[in-house]
Amino acid sequence: MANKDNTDPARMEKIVSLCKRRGFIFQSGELYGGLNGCWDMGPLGAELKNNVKDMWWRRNVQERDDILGMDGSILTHQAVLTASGHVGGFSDPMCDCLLTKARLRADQIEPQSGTAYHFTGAKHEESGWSVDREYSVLLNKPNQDENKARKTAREFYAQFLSDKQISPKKLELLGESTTEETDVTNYNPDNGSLLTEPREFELMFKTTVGASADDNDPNAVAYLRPETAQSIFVQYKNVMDSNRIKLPCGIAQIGKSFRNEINPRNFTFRSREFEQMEIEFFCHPDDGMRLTDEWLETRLQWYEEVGIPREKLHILDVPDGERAHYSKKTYDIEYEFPFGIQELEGVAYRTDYDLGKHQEKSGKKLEYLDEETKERFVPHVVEPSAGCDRTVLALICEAFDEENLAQEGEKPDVRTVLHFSPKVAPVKACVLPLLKKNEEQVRIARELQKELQQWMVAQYDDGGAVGRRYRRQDEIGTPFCITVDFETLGEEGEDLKDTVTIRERDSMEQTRLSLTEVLPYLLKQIR
RNA sequence: GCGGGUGUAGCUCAGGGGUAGAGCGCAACCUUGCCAAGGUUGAUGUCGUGAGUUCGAAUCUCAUCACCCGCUCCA
Repeated sequence: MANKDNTDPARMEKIVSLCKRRGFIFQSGELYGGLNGCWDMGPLGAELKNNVKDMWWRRNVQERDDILGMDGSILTHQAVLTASGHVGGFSDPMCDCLLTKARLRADQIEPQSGTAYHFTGAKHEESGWSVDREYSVLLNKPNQDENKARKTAREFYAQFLSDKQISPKKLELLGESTTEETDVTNYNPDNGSLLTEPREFELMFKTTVGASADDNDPNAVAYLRPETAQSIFVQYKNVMDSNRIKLPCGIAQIGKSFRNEINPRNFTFRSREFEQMEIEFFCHPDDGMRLTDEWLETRLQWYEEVGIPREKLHILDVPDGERAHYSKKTYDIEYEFPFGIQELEGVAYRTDYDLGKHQEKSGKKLEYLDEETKERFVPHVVEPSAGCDRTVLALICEAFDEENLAQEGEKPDVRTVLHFSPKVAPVKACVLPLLKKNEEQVRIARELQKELQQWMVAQYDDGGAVGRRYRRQDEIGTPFCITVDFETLGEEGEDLKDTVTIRERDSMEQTRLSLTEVLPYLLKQIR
């Protein structure tokens, strides 16, 4: 593993390029120029992602008695998201600086006091162009200087004159007045420039339901869910009522969520459409903090199992003030991506905030009765919420490697290899006849592939030299290559008849197995 | 959203107002008894998209889309 150097600035580009070249991940709508923040899984990406989801579902749902699965709709009743606070509450109003175009969160602007200089417009002396628009500059005590305000105003008006050559100095301000302002938040603290009115930014995708639906009918408005969690909370009672299950217990869901991210970045890391793997684990209020810690550990073990070493995972104990308002405790599980340490999963203790809100807004009781203690309460919830696409990206980044196999003094021989765990690798095995011209080898190889395909993704390849075929499989992370050779045919003695070599991707070492042992050998390693 | 950069074959990139290029990859055949880069032949491009300038635009101009870097944002 020669080049796991995360500091290589070209590393991410190589990964993106490999993903496209070998069919892991394509840009959505590429044929038409691409759709910002959306990505398609190619054949290998789809396998890899399915394997990740399968590992998660098996460990968290099928192998546990205390968690049930569900699969909620993506289109979401707007009342659900009003109750949860997603409608209205979370789209922060933003202001733009009229001068620098900087975007500021309206609620984070420090209130200021000072003298406001108001301008009604400006005219260019030479060309006669005029800009009829009001503008103001606020200067606080130590900086109060009329000329400074004029200078800022000239810069502002100069933006609207089509000829960029025009110096702002030749602008004539049409009218001025001043007022004293106290504790105002509509000026940019950095330069005193007036800001735009605060504007709501809709971070959810809105749509309408019904054949003749129109935007003005509030009943027709629906949203693409911004998280899978809400459908779990909303169905909590139905799930509990239809299953004999007691607290502490959870509901798990894998599915797509949608957020109109202002700025999608870093390949698939921040996308507008993404898949989540979420558990809402319900419990007595006394157990919330303890279970949060337990879930953190459970989840860390899962990441290790799918192939991310513990030392590449960072735990961020999100401090007071940075957590979501409803959360009493949040751990972020982060991974060292080539572009920085970034979040894979949040394990959040959400208290009874969600069920409490839905109980309040729907008017339906969402309490739990403990039969033993006769205690009645709204369950608290611990939420391990994992990003599926982020996990897939982390697995690819972690697996990607360029090894130099050349001895000292030789020309470099670079082997590109994806060191996926056999559990998540998109292709588990490839069967190769040593010589494609040998009909018997081809027949046996094809038969073996057919047998393996009943259980796993297994390819067949007879193109070119066998070494090249091994390298091709390395590049897509196939952990095992099985070669049918002359020994298999019995040409090297009866002992070796019906045996094949199995070549392990990471060590490149080969061992010999009888044909009947191949399937059980592989099955043991891929689950 | 702002600023900077990039966009030419599947990938990496060169070129440049007048016939579209290389390496790798891919396909076919030959060769090949176990770790790429052997031989022969071949296919593939709206030069990101749209307008403008021009006799002529892949090349110049503008707009737009996408990606990358920095800032901003991330319930």
